Amino acid sequence: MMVSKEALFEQLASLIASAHQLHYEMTKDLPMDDITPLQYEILEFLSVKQPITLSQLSECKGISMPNTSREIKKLTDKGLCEKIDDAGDRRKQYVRLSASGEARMAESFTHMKQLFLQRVEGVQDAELTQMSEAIGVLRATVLRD
Amino acid sequence: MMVSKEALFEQLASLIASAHQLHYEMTKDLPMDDITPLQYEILEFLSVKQPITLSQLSECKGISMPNTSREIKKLTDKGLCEKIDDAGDRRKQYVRLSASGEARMAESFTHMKQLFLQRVEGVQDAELTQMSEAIGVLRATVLRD
DNA sequence: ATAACTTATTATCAAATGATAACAAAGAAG
DNA sequence: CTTCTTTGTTATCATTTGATAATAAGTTAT
Repeated sequence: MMVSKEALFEQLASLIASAHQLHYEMTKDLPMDDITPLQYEILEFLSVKQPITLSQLSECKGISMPNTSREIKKLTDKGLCEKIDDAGDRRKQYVRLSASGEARMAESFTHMKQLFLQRVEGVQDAELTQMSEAIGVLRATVLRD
Repeated sequence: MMVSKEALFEQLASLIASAHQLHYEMTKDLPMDDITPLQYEILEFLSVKQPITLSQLSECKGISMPNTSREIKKLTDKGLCEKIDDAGDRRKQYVRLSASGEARMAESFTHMKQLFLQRVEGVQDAELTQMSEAIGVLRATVLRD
């Protein structure tokens, strides 16, 4: 089979839309009492890329430095993340989830996993393997970091 | 190969994160002069699911009806989308992109496609085919609508 | 018919987020 | 040493977004 890059882009755009929708559906019922949507986004980002400096976080998420600083301060005040001084460069501060931040995100992921398990209930092993391999392929190609 | 559903969930979570990041990187340089982030999100959604009633849009995107109505009004005023009365039920109004809304989104997708093409420059046909099949598998399984 | 429900609108207020300026401390470069 | 750059903070204001109440018109059920 021959695949044009144009057609592949259409597929990818569609995949991204579906992934976004799935994420929305898996997270919409989460508590979220104590934190704002942006703060949750930051926590989710930290749970994937950690530790990270404030500048890097600002750059990766497209949030200005002053606003990044403000939000991280709020999250730190809430005990959900913590700052670590860089040993070599005393200007830099790394941010990571605190123990309770990790716990908090673990809850989120558990909730999402429940919904995921419902969705793949009764799916055969062969198909699961196929899905796993498909994700592997994508992460190795377009979605590599 | 045997894949546990737990492991597959981890992979999926990682895929969603990567897809989100890729989408961010492909869209961050877009003009966005005339519309707000939320309005862009709505336009992107419409370009995938169209036409749709205000209620459905409200439900799908998790935006309250009053706020959905307000944002659609703004987009309509800007000439980017239009409402169509439902023939059967005179309460309902369908929303779809206008011609200039379609044009606007076509520009966005063209920009994204440029970045995508850079990313897959020099990738072999065999690998493109593999990617295409992988996306097909995912859309047929977890990411089906 | 009328009561209950659905769909959409307008108005209003509160909260979250974005943008900018001014500042300070540390490091890098000349 | 002093100049320039990087990293982060605080303060402030504007804009965007969320939440709620009140309303109106159309549909459905009783």
